[in-house]
Amino acid sequence: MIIKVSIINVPINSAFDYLVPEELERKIRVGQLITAPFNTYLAYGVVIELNVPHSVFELLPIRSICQDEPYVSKEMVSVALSVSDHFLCPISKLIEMTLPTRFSEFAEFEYSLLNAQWVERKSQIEQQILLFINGKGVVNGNKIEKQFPTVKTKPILSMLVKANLLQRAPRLPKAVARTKYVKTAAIAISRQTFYEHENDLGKTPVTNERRRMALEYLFDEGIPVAVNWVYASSGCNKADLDELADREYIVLSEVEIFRDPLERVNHRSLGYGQPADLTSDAAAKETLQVMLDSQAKSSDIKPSFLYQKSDQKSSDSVYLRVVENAINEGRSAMVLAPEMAFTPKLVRLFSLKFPGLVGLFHSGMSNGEKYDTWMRVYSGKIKIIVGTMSALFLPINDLGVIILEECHDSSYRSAFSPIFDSIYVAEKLKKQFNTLNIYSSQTLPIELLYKEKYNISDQKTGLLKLLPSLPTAFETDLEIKLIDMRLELKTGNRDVLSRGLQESLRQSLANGEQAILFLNRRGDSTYVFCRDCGQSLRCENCDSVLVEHKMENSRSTMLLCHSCGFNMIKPEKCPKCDSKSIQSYGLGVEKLEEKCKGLFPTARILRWDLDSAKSEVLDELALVHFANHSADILIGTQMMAKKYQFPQVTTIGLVLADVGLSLPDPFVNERIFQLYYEIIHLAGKQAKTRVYIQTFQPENELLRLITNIEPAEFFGWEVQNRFRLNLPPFCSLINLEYHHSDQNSAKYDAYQIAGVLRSKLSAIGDEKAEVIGPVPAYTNIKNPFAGWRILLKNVKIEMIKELDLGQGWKIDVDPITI
DNA sequence: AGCACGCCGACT
DNA sequence: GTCGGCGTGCTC
Repeated sequence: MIIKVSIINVPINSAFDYLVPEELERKIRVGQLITAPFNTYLAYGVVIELNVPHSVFELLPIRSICQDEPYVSKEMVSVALSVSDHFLCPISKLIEMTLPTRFSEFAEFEYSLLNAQWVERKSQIEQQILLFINGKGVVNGNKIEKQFPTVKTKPILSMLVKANLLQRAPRLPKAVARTKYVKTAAIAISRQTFYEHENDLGKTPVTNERRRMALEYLFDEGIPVAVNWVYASSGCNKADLDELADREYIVLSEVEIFRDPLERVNHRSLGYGQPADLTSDAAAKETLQVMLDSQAKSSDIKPSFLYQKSDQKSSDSVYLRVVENAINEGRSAMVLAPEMAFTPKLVRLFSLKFPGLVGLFHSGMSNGEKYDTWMRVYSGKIKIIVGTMSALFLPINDLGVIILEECHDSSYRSAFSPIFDSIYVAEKLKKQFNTLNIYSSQTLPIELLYKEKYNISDQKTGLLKLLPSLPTAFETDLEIKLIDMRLELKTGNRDVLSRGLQESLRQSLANGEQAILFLNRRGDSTYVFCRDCGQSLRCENCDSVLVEHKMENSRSTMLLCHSCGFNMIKPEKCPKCDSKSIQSYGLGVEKLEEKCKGLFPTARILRWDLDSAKSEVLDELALVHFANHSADILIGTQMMAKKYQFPQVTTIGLVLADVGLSLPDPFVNERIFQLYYEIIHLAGKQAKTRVYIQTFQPENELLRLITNIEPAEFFGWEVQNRFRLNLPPFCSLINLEYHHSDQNSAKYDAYQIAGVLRSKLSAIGDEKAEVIGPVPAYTNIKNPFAGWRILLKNVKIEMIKELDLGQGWKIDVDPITI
């Protein structure tokens, strides 16, 4: 039999065919971990297909099957293959994601002496190495390296192998993470025996006393205790315990322990825990009923639900009920959040109702924690997985529900290889396990809403259904003002805070209420605009916004168009109105904090940016701090979006809403709308909240729509934009990005590939397909020409496969940003 | 990733 | 004339 194997820990795109020795043919199954000769060494691989047709190669047989029961289910293998196929990422990388933990990075070799009488005239170091190996019998390559740290041992060893003095054999490295054990000690004698021997425990009185103390302590405990505790409480050491064990006074053993990542989850709650009673929320109640009905029906293709959230508490209740239903049916659930920081509240929500059944999984956990959680999922102990997108490939049995919280978030798509999309994976899982899928958000993605509206079912998303079916009216008492900062300037206020916002802050503080100031940092000072006419500088050819680049070897600043490659030296005057107040606009969080301190010296100000949100703990502390009203003004960047709700907040200021508005990216409108919508909704729903959106371009249509905060209206507008510009959902996109240290060859290679694609497309007469570029990629500020980008519209993925792009190319299928 | 192969410059 | 630098390309 010939099988297809994905070799793991080898960064290659293809899988390899192997023969199965006759004696293994009955045992071989898809998903099994096997070992096979690869190149010059032995490697691990996962079986991804059986009974492969004969290929032209001279095939090698696999060496062994590592375990009979596959680590990876055939369903998971199928999902991994689909993802690899659609997003064109290496199958080995996806298979690795399905495995318990990374297996050791490198192939290892072990060496043994082949010829006992080594030649005397060998150099001294060679003799030393041979002596070392002779002393040990069989030695691991890296042990030899450690023994001779000053020498490069690998070439010497290779030479000795060639000279027939050494034998080299490939050795499989052990998995990095494994079950953790802790050594324990327990008393094994009676008090009586103890008293008989308490004075002859050691040779010296000091030793005797240490051992006596240890025994005393173990008597007190009565049960097996971790040896570390014994050391700590009695001052004894390992030798003492070994001696006592030899005399059979105590019993040493090992206990498997479970590294619980949930230990660190802070169970102080920010108003979470008690789910809302749904009887008062008609929309949520109806939503839940539809979902439960869908869960009950087992056959047919079910839609995935787009859940238009209006209120966090109601949606939590919906999740709880849906998950409960799955658990009752003996199935399990997967609840994902876009970022690690959002997982604690989900853990809290579910572990209150299902203690012991919840497991957390995200990339921030240690290898050991991940390994243990993986094993507990594999063995069926964990029924509810809370985590980020890396949890999608956990070996969960009989999956019943998949929930993606805040499904619009860009973190649901990996930024680096393998680049893929969580919703795509969720759809594939649904196909395999017949799950109920819920994609939930306050601001649902345009593309999904569009497909739902026109009943478009494709490979990417399947069939979608929007719930609640009736759009929820906006209930919060909000007063939103768009502030023209040009007018502020003209009337003499050069401050970053408008008079209206200052007055509102003053009022909130006077009433003992709270305020949030938001500063969008994206595109920090990289774009240039005129303070008088409010216009950003745009490309002469294609009207895209020009982006500022400080050139390394020059004092002048370059403006660069990322759509067509046009560039110019930054002018001194605004080309439109001749004003000299043309500048790149950047305002730091620190600066804003100072400003506020100056204006409101008595207010307690809390800054929340990258520095203060480094760790989960600090992050949570800051929030609790603010929620408890230990601070009056919260200043933050986009990371505070969609966190929690703060009922005492009555003023929200978007300090400079323009930032990021005009980034050269076709998806920027949607991202800004989602972000600002989230920020505005940080306010609770108890008091009237005043929102100030400060801008230099109040006529901007997007800002007007944000001020209206009517998602349906924004949807209509943006769908028209997408149609006009022929963007998703009206076309498919593939973004190719190429990076090379050498500017010229980067450009040359990119142009060459674009040329090949164009001629291929015209050869087959594909009129819908389009090749745009290459243009400089917006990734490297210092050296903007090092990266080049080609955007493909309606080009079939098979065509890219045929190109077989080499190193340096990044392939982004269905990109969400370019 | 790890290794072989192969093409150029430094040294016996 | 040979050793060894690492640039390129292959692994069933």
